[in-house]
Amino acid sequence: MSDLVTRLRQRSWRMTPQRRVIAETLDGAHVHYTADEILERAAGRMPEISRATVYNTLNEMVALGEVLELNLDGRSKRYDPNVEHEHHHLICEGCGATKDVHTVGNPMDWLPGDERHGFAVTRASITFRGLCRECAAAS
Amino acid sequence: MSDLVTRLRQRSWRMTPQRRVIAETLDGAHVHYTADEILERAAGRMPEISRATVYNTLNEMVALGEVLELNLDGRSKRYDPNVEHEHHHLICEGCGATKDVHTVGNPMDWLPGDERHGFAVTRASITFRGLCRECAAAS
DNA sequence: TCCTAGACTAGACTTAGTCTAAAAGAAGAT
DNA sequence: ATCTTCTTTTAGACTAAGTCTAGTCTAGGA
Repeated sequence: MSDLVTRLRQRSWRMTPQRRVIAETLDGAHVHYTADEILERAAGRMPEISRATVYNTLNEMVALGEVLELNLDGRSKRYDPNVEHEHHHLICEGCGATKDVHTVGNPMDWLPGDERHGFAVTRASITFRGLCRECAAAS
Repeated sequence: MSDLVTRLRQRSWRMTPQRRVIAETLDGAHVHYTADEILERAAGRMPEISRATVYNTLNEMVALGEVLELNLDGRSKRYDPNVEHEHHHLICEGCGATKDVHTVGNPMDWLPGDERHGFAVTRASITFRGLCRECAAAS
């Protein structure tokens, strides 16, 4: 599995120091950061990096299809570099903890033809919600 | 199928004129409005209604479980009064058009036990994306 | 080394939504 | 009917997330 920086360079995307720091921050994460969290962490390594660059860079990586933009909570967007393996998300309604999960079968099969309204359907994302062990125990 | 105003009154929720206008606006819609669109339409019938009231009222209806809050595009939230029949959403990536859709089977079955991370999973929402007929033809 | 398209920066701006403090309105007690 | 109390509504200030702008800088090719 190639890392994000490698994938981006293979697409001959201009690799500036700022972009590298952002890509490495994203790729090293085991949780899905918000743009602000990425800015904060990137600024730890490159203090003069600007907010606009972080947003521009993230949006470009999303447009290239190398990073996924997640809208899990309706507040800030989160970014997920793991586009290689399709996965979905499981969120705790108590504490907001988020896990990547895999479904059995292909979600596209769950939508019958007569429910497609003539659309060419290309992808499906599923958000499962519930309570994690800690929050369930606390309630 | 009872309408939203009736359901809310059955729960002995204080039905003020403002709340009635908001509930009726929501319930009469065949698309999912944003809070701002609801404010705009409610203000057509009751010009002095305030933005805070619209937000407060929508949030309370969501807390009561009588209205669903949707996060389909990552910009503004949309509100869906149709909580009686479980459904999911299909969105055109070209023009943003949104359709309610129904899946075959129960999405909860697609998440095996060993992918649940100890969570008590209670619900699943699926967002299908693709291109509507018009946008597919235009591209 | 020089040039230039593309990238970066600070900070103003926009959008969506929340908060606050005061005024208005409804419900029960007398 | 009037008083008291609790809830709801209001205008507008405030916050958070993200975009835009105009000027500066730089990566990478000639």
